[in-house]
This record gives sequence, C-alpha cells and structure tokens, in this order.
Amino acid sequence: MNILFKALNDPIRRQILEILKEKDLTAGDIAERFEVGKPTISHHLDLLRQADLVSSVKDGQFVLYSINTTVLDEILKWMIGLQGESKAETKSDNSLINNNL
Amino acid sequence: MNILFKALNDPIRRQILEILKEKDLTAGDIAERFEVGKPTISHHLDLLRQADLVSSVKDGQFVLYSINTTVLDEILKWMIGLQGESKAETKSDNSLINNNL
DNA sequence: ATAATATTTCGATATTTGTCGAAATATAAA
DNA sequence: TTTATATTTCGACAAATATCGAAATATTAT
Repeated sequence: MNILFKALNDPIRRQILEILKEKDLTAGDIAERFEVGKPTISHHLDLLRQADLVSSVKDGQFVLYSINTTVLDEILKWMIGLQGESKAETKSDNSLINNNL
Repeated sequence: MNILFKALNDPIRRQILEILKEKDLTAGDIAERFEVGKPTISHHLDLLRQADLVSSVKDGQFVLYSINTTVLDEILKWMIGLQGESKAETKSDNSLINNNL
C-alpha cells in the first residue's frame, strides 16, 4: 500500500503509466517522451516495478515495459471503503438509502 | 491530482482518514491516537485540507475535522481509465469481452 | 484579569526524493 | 574483436518532507 502510493506520487510516473496503457514500450522509447534524462526515467521505472505497477522483459539489448493494473485494486478497495459505511450509519440504520455510487 | 496523491502518500494521513470515516474528531483527539506530536498532526491535517480530503470547523477553542471523500472520485476515475481501454482493444475490437470489472 | 487548555505557526534538523553526468554492464553490429 | 547502442548503477547534490520543541494565538474557566 505504502509503496503503491509512493509510486503514484509523481507526475512523470503517472504519465508513464498512461503511456504504457496504450502500448508496451522500451525504456528508451519512454525516456524520449520526457525532458528528463534516461537515468532518471530508469529510476522512475524501478519504483513502478517495485510497486508491481509495471513489468519488464529483456528483449535483446532493449527492455520492454508493460503496465500491470491489477495492483490498483487494493487502492480502489481502500478508497471505496472510505466512502461507504459512513459514520451516520449504524447497525440499525444501514438502510442503503445513500447508495448513490 | 498532484496534491491529492501527495496527501495520500503518508501512512499517518491515510490513518487519519480512516479514523475520520468513523467519526468527526477534534485536532487533539486525532493527535492522541498517534505517537507523533501535535504540531506534526496539525501539519498533516493541513495537507489533507489542502487536498480537500478533510474540512475543519472551529467549535469554541476546538477545531472539528471531518472527512470529505468526494475528491477521491478524481483518482478513482483515473485508475479505472488506466484499467479499461487496454492496448489490445482497437475501434474494431472493442467487443467488451474482457469486461470482468 | 489571570490562568489553563486547544491549536497553529515558527525555526531548525534529519531523512527522503528527484535529478544529473559519468561509469559500468549487456547486447548487437561492423 | 572493436565499435556502437541500450539500459542501469553509482556518487553527488538540491529540493521537498516529516518531525520536533518553543512560541504565538485563540478560547474558556477561575
């Protein structure tokens, strides 16, 4: 959870995920789309990989990166849990009236 | 978006949200539940307020804090957008086969 | 008015984080 | 086997962040 939020707490890393949503790309192809240098992108990719938000496969001299969205479910559940079951509802008052999800 | 992820990128701030989900609380009541000092909690509450994840109302000498979950929708939408519309699907191939949400 | 309580603001400090250039590593091409 | 290309690792450094104690502010109680 911690490492997930940490990985998402950077505009470049979020953009990388958006780019990888469209298409798997090599590290170099990803780096080309940003102003920062390749070592920096490599570091960002490392953090995304630590959070399991991307996976990487070596293809010759290239490294191909892909997005992995399944780990986002954890955050989604946490956020939805924060919304539902609000404080006004008790055991006798969970009448599901406010289910405007 | 940035400020939202930043606010969520801390275990204490996330715990504060979980606590406020159950019940509105004063700054002091919140601080009591953590090991860190009151100035630190005050700072965390400030960041949560900047992200509009909490609201505060002055009640005499106390300040009552409440959670505001509506801003989470932005992140929820972003994450769901990251999951759907995957790269394998094109205009001719959006057959909604993989809709196992 | 004075004292007590609640909260925030202010500096200061240690840690974390993003970034860079240079060097290291690995693969492909000549 | 050199040479070129792709990527990561390594140190270094500046900026951001979490934390603290002390002081400031505001409200309540005596």
